[in-house]
Amino acid sequence: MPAVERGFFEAVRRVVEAVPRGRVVTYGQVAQMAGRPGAARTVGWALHALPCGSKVPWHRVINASGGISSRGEGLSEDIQRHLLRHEGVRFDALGRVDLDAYRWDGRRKRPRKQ
DNA sequence: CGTATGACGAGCC
DNA sequence: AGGCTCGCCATAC
Repeated sequence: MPAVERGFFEAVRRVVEAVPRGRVVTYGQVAQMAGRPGAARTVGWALHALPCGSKVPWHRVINASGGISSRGEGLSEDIQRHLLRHEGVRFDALGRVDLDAYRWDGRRKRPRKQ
């Protein structure tokens, strides 16, 4: 890993790459873990700029309401929901994730519930 | 270098 | 609880 931080973009990439399978984090959380509390919106921008074939698990990043943020057009939202469900993440009737159960705090590796 | 943009978030109604 | 407004912030132009 680089000795010096290139930019927020790279910091975000590293944080998201560390999110375990079957867990989720919020944009605001990523911003804080990347060292820029309050830059939640910028996290979304960084993920948007991510190359298509990237190995970064962008789908594990959701909003503070436990929902999938809209991107206007496109199916990426449906894809994201599908990928998460495929990892065992459950959605409620309103299509939202129980953050108390699946939120990754940066330490634990397993969800409290299932 | 100032303005616009966006996969957000907390607060208020 | 759900919807709206305003504030935040790194990039893009």
